[in-house]
Amino acid sequence: MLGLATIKDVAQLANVSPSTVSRVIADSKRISDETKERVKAAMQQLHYHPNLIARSLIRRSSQTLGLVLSRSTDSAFSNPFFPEILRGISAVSKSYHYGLMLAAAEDYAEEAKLCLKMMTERRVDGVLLLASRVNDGLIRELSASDCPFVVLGRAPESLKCYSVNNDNIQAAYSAVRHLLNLGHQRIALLNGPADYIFCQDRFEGYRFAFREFGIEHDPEWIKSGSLTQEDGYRLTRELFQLDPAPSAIFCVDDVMAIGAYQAIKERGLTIPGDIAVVGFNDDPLASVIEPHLTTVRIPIYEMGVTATQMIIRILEGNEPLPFQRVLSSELVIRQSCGANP
Amino acid sequence: MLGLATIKDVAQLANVSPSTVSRVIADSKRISDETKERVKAAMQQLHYHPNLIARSLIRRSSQTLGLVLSRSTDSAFSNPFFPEILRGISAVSKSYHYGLMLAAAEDYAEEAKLCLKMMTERRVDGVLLLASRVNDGLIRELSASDCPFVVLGRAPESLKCYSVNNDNIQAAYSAVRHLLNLGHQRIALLNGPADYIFCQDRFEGYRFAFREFGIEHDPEWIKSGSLTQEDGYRLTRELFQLDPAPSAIFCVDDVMAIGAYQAIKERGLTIPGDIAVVGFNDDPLASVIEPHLTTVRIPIYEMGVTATQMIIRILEGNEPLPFQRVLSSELVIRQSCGANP
DNA sequence: TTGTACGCGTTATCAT
DNA sequence: ATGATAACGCGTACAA
Repeated sequence: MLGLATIKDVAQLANVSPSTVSRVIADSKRISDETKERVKAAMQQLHYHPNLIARSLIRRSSQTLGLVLSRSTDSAFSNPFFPEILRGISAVSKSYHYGLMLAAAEDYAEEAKLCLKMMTERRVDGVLLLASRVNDGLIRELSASDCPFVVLGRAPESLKCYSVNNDNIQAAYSAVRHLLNLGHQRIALLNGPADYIFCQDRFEGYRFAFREFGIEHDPEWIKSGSLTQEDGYRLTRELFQLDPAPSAIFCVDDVMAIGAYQAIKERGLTIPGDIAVVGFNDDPLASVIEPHLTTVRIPIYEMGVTATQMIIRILEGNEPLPFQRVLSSELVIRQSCGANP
Repeated sequence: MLGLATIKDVAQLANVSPSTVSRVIADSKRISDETKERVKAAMQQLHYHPNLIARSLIRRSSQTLGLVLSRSTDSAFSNPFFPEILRGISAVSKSYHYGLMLAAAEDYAEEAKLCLKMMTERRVDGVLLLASRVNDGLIRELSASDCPFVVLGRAPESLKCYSVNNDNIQAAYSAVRHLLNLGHQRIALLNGPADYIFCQDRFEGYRFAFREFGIEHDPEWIKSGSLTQEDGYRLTRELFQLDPAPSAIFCVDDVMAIGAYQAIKERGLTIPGDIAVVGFNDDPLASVIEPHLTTVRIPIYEMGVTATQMIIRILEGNEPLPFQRVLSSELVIRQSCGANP
């Protein structure tokens, strides 16, 4: 029932040579309409489908993209980032008739290995790299090889490599400016691990906003921990030790904001009455918790789309491309911020 | 820099024939240790890696698994199901040296097409199907073909096909029994769309628990809607029209439970004091909302592992296999249920 | 123990 | 407009 028919079977049935069938497949102009029809009929009758393996062999291209990601519960593999970015990648690769191979690295050291492995084994023509951590070694290793790749996330600018990212600096700036405009001055930052590039960037946006408003920020307001609810809770409690305590908290991740909510409510304070909170990522949680969280929405789907278009253009190798693409995020204003009393 | 070396290059450098190199790769016993070393050295020197495309062609096997899923926000592609099941699939396929190709269907009609396409194009040896809806057509179509496949989710028993599922009936039974044991009798069910197999099953578990306790349940207590917060809210409000209103609510999905929480709090009632709630899936949300939601945890990772082992065993085609594997879920008791006053 | 020759299914080149 | 032939890189029966 399955198409085990080869190009030869079709040729035989249609009384032509295999090369003629091949030309029909390629829709060559130099085939008479008559034989073209005959061949097509034979293909239908035999349920013929080209063997992509054989085609890849001679074309020296698998028409397949690799997608490499790191297992681990943090952003790369986790909610809601991954399914959404995958939708974008999948949509574009399908429309360009590329296959998509997945490889999940157990740890960060394995990422480059997997890329290179897929390439050298000729399973893929190029690779999409889901990288959230600073990992110059990885990117340098890839750059030194002939593996075409695009990083989803920000790559160090020193290494000229293709990347697609959202505007973390600008988005964090907007979020903090939003708070400053509401009259807040003592704005705390709940930051994540320093080896995440996006954490560095969001911190940068925070500082930038203060600079622009000509206000100093107290280093005591900057707390850093893991991107978990627990640490959001813990760090917020630490903030309450300060006198005066911050009137607003900007969290680099919604999950941390949840922890902050917890600590704030526990202390008997209200949001946004007593304290304002802004998150980042627009996690589904953000519109569920009370009060609904003001946060930053990242164009995740579009990032997947853009990165995939990018790697395909590189592979088809015509036009020169800009190395870095940065997509705009959007501040989603909900109920967690009020004017500073 | 990338291994463009072929088996011939290695052969030449090692002063042997290509077939000898091939035997070294296969670790054949009939090669002298001496030449084996020489060949290996040559491979290293040239950074040789076998071309899997060529190997696939002659072996008539791509050593690749297909993973087909439906786009759509519901369970298949969404959180937290997908990343977790992918972890399991990925771990096993890697350990067996299988590649993993992804194909995302735009709609349910496309699922079978994508499976068949990957197969007939010889890109994959078999397929893992992430199916949540009742879709006999799909499965019948696949069964009629020669495409080896395993369904993740429950396939109709009439169609003898391989599947891995969790014990939805048993798990729902446990959840409802938990409520009955706490003295609740008026237990409502917030069900999802009837064309989801898991909804049918969880309903079945609900009925089973009542039957076992020898208690009748009022059809009025059974509400059905989409698996959204909104419908959880709406249906719970409908329940409040009843007199007497239910003292407990079992939701087939945590997201619906969130909506139920909303409606309950809005009415000025407390959980679990006035009304008990049980969810399903152990969504991250479940341990965030207040009070923490008692729910059912599904062994998602293990389902991915099991399904992948299954398809590989089918492909390697030795031992006969049971068609259906059912994995046990676990009731996670938190704070949302109390004794019926 | 090792080499020779062929085939996997396709496309591309060169004829006709 | 179409056919014959070679080649892609590898595995394997058969021969030596």
